[in-house]
Amino acid sequence: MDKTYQPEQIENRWYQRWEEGGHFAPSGQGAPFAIMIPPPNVTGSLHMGHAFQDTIMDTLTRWQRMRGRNTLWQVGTDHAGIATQMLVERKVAAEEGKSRHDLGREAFTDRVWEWKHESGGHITRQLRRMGASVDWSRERFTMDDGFYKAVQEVFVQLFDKGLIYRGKRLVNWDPKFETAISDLEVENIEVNGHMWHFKYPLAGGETYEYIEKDAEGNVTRRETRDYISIATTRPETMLGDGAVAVHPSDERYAPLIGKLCEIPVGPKEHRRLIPIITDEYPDPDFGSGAVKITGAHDFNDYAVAQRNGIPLYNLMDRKAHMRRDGLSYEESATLASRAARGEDIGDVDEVNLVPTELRGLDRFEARRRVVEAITAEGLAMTTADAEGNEQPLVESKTLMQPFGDRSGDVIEPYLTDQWFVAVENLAKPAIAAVENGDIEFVPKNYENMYFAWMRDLQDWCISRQLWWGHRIPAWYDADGNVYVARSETEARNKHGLADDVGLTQDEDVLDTWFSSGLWTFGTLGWPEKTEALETFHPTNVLVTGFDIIFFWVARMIMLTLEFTGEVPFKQVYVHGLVRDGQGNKMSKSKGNVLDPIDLIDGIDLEALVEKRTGNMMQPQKAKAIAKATRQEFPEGIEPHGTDALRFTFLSQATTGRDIKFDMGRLDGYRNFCNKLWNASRYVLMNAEGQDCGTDGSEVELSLADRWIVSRLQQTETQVTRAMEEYRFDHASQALYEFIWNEYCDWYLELSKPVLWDDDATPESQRGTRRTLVRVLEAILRLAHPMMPYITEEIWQRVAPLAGTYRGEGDSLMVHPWPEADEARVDEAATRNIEWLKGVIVAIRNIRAELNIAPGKPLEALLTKGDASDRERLEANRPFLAKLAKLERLDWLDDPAEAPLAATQLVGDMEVLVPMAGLIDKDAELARLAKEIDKQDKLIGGIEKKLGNESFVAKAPDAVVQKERDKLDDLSANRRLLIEQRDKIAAL
RNA sequence: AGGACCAUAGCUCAGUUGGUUAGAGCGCCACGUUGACAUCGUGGAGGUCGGCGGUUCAAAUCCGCCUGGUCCUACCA
Repeated sequence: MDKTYQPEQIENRWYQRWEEGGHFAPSGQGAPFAIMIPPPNVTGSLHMGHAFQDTIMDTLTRWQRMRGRNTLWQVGTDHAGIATQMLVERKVAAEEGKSRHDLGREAFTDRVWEWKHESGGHITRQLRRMGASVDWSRERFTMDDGFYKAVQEVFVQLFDKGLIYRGKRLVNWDPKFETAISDLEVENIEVNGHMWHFKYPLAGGETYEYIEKDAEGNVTRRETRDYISIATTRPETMLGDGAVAVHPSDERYAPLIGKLCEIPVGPKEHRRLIPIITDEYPDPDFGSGAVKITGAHDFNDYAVAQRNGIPLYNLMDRKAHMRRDGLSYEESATLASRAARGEDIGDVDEVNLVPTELRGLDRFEARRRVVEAITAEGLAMTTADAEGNEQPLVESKTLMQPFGDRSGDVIEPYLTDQWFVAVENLAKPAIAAVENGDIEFVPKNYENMYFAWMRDLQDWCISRQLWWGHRIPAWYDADGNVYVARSETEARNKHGLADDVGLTQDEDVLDTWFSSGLWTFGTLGWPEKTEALETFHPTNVLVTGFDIIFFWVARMIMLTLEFTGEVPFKQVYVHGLVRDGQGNKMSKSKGNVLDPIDLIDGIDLEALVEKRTGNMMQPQKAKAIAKATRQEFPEGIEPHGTDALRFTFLSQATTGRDIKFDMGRLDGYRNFCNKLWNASRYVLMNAEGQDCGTDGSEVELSLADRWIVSRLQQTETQVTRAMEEYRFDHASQALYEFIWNEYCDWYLELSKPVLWDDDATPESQRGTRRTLVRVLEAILRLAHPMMPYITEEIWQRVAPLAGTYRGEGDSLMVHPWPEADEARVDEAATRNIEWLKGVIVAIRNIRAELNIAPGKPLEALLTKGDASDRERLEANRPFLAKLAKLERLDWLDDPAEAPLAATQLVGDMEVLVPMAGLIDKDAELARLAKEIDKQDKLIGGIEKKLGNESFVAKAPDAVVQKERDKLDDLSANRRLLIEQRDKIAAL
């Protein structure tokens, strides 16, 4: 073995051998255990979030596999509609200067498929680097043939049950991608905006007394007005107003109800009139209390319009430019005015209320022009400025603006025909499943988030005006009748349509989450009744981030319950986001992204800087990022290996919280790997080719052997329990502490005198070799789910010595998880080793305090103890001599004969190191004074406690007794320190 | 506006049902290349557990309020 651990030399080799060995496929005889990977974007690449999540899933999977469960980790990728289409559109534009429309639907989707084949292996290769033990033979894609079938089936069945419907609704529209998106894909961001106040003149120049009152009912303003004041942040939508609404209780406007007012935009001769109505929606205390109702461009207004029969006038096209189609403005305005008077004007699709000069303009340009025109006309509300001059009233205001999470474009509420899933009846059982515990969230508090969302669920818009995705299985005849079926043929048969009836398929595709919602059962072969489905569904646990509980988890639960009658998974382990060391979100634009593969393989500084700033448009920003990067990683990033990265993730995986990725810990765990590596080297150097007592015959185990075996059992219990509770941080810590602080720091050191001293017996050596090897072998099994590579590599060498190797091609992967054996917990051995450690630490302390070189041989005396201390001294003499570097160690019967010595207590026994005048008297006195002071404080605290009658009376006896014992110990120690001080002072 | 979560050593974090002299890793200081490991060893310094109240014999832990931070949800035209 190399002297230092070199991860890159073992990782790829082992992954390949595991895969070729068929170790990833389900094989256990025990109960099934299944995890579905949240399918990453097929064309994506592995980021820290994936790496974290994959580590957790792989750890669980390997662990259950070792426990003998019939374990499946289902792998696959998602077609990721918008994201992938966007990427390929950009690529085609860059390479050929063409838009997708230039190519046409078929040619474009061909390009996407090509790109999928070209780049689709990237993320799965990276998944392999993480050591993910997924079953590649079952790899799926959300647009493969089988999945296609499942998606069609679900759509058709939902439609037949009346749970999918089509309708013209106001939806979130992304003008960049020209598609509807769901509420969840909208990000509300605070931006600086304006609120304008305009006058809507009353029809026919009518006037009224406008009276404002304060809370006491005193009149604060009274004037005659011929208008109603309206505030808006989106003046361009005024063109589509269908009414002005006020609250029914608002006395100011009571005289106006039912009257008409004029929208102050558009050619003067065709100013449009709209009614003033009442509705509960306007808040009398906000703005003027009067709200313009633009049903086609605002969600709240839409609801008001629906309630009051106000027509919805669409003003924009798919790119959110002002409409050019339909009737002329003059015709449209005339029709709309008739509607305002209560006439039925029928279908309003053709009505285009955009004035000629604004048609075709971008919405923001149109806004500017509308404001300009109204202001010029003197119809803006005004306010006095500092000099007393009247100025148009424009408030600066921060407002929440909706943006597309992918496009970054401002989302437009837009009236279009879309497909919807009626969620009400799907949500009920989905809520119940969590309420009654069929599905359990870990940590539990995410259940509240789930309930809150599910109980206020809007119908789900599932159609997307994209080309990449599952095309909706609906066909239309010339009259617009819709036929939903699994295929065109089925549509004809089902509805008895003659062959000459022309049918065209719906152009839209389904929301990506519609197909990924079927992931747990679609991957297992549904709608066929496959054996896999029978065996592995419902799956055991879903490992996912809180950010997609709504997107994905909730929808999976609804769809899976509806179609299989089963929950998709029994538990949902929710993890947080991986952030950078300072707690910032990792993002390309911030330039703080870490690539898991770079952490594994290492990357030099220049390459890292290039990676972070490569495609950056703003040179200023690129410079800043480059500087920050050079500062943070002056040497670049050195290789750490997959195992160290995995262990870091696990150690930071506290439930449900974001993790700040800590490079320091990554370094630390790389060192930990090196520690394990070198400990193994030591074991192999001392055991290979020697009798390790694994031939089945009896061996003699020393106290140290029995102690480490005992501690191993306890560690196994701890790790197992932590894994069961998804506390990977505890599991990794227990393992770390056992390996480093006990096995390496103590047991390996204790084995040296046995293996190396001439007077050690062959029997004891045999027992120690056996323990060294067996414990290490168990450690490797215990650590394997977390650190698969290094453990496998070492295990291949250790297992033959331990007698657990089954021959050529054997792998640690399929060896049993070490279960603790209570019978091997050995209290007596533990007490002995604790005593031994106590004496050694005492002597080391004395060395440090007296500034004696660690290697200088010393003389030590033990005194004041009892018979068992004396026995232990004899039993442990060689260990004490070796580990504490002693040239002499004696028992002193009469403490009074003790020479001047540095002293430490171990239980009641004193450990003495004669000082022989080589100490600094003043320094030692100062140290002792400080120490005595510290003891005094502690003693004072406990005495106070024990002096409190109610404490003694009310606290449990055990607690009181514990305090008394503590007091005794502290007092003994204090007496010792004082004796010591007096002796030294007397010198 | 409503809700959730968080606040413990310089940094990143543990701390089970209230009872520890409040822990770990990294960093820091001192000493040390002894035959697994300097990606190491030994020892050490460093915290009134965000603040204020309350419950209790006893609070980092339970309750209330406040401050600061993160995030969700809904948003007022």
